Amino acid sequence: MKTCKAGHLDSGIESDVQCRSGPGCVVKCSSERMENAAKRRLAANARERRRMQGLNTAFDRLRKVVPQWGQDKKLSKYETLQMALSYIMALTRILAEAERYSTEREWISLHCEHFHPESYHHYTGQKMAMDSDPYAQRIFNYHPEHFQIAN
DNA sequence: TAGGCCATCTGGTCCT
DNA sequence: AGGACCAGATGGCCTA
Repeated sequence: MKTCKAGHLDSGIESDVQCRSGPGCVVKCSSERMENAAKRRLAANARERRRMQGLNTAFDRLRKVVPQWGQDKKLSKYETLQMALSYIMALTRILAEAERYSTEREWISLHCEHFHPESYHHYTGQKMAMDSDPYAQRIFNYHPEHFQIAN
């Protein structure tokens, strides 16, 4: 295919200069330009789709490591981020406390005092699946007010 | 049927 | 110039 050598159509500014490709160039070049623009748009759409798919993959990976407390419905993106934030904060506090109490025994006995499984509910208000979820068992051996949905 | 969530398209902006 | 990122618009699907 013949290309417009003058480049005046691609610049976005119309010019009176006659294109060397001949009198039919204006039509040919402009349709070619539209074709290129359409191709670029399609390519950009595909890239955007891939980018969003990558983002969704990352969300799925995050969902797997964040506690869901027996919820059958998967967390929305917003809920996933909120839960991840709360989860990280809870773990951070646990680590900070573990550092504060010199021995593991001392730390464990501190948290066992507060552990009442019946009183633990996840943030939607439903009862947690403590029996089935090992994460729940481990993390919620922790004072309940330390793990709340961030707002 | 309304509302929530999501995927996709699109145009704008920033960065390399 | 082209790619990455972002936000708004739109339409589809699902659920209460």
